[in-house]
Amino acid sequence: MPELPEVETVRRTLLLSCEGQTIKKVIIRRPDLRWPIPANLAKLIENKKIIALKRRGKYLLFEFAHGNLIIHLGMSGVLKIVKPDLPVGKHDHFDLLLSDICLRLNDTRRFGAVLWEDSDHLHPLLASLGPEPLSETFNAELLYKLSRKRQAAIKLVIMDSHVVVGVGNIYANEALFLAKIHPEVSAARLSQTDCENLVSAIKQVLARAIEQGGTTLKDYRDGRGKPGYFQQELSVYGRSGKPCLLCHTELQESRLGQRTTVYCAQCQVKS
DNA sequence: ATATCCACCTGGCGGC
DNA sequence: TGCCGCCAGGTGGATA
Repeated sequence: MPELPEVETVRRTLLLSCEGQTIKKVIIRRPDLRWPIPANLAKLIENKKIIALKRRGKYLLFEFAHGNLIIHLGMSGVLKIVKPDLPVGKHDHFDLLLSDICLRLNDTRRFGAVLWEDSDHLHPLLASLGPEPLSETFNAELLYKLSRKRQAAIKLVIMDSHVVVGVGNIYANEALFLAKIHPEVSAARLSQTDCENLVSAIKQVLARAIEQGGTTLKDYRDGRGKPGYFQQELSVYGRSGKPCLLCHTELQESRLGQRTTVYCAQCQVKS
């Protein structure tokens, strides 16, 4: 479900309720998410204060003085504020009880994760991540340099978290359309101008999606249970067979890395 | 290192 | 109505 704009929206909607608050209780109902929820998590964070709520790629980081609680929402995770006495529903796997509210993680498919990292070293999952797409360190020069040795399709390369974090299937499709680059072009064949356009498109799409509170196709909700609105602005994702918004040619669909890929064969060129 | 394919899991949808 | 196959906002890990 959630790509960077959705995770960032969740973070923003939880911020005021979390920062400076103390964890009163940790409830683990199902520890078997993608990785087991650490059994000693309650001992680690109960009665400890959340200093800040941050984000790295698609990971939410609850910062404590001695380390970070890491939450990844996988494909179907929803983390939202509920009243502490709200009856537990199906797939409600994990709760963080604060003084007045409860942060409840619901994850149908259990591809998400709840992990811990001590403050003295990065969690292995975070250690080799590429730059944040909205930061200065993600720029055309970097993408051009990294792409030289990649024969793979450019769409796969921008979805590779070692290249840049946070770009999932929706926004990869959208950014390539915006940059007018065919998703199947070998990354190594991109020109410097292509890289400039693509980096700019990625930043633009993600920033706009954050403004709209993310994309709700089905079950994405922010920290207060509200859906996003960016789905109304999707140009290609989910529009296979429909006319291109620029040239009215029928949008094409293919598979890349087992992910549905939609593009305009007219507007998005291979070289 | 890079590329490919699989796995994890649940639920919804279309087709027969 | 029921069953079956396919699809879905992710991504680590095994393999060659």
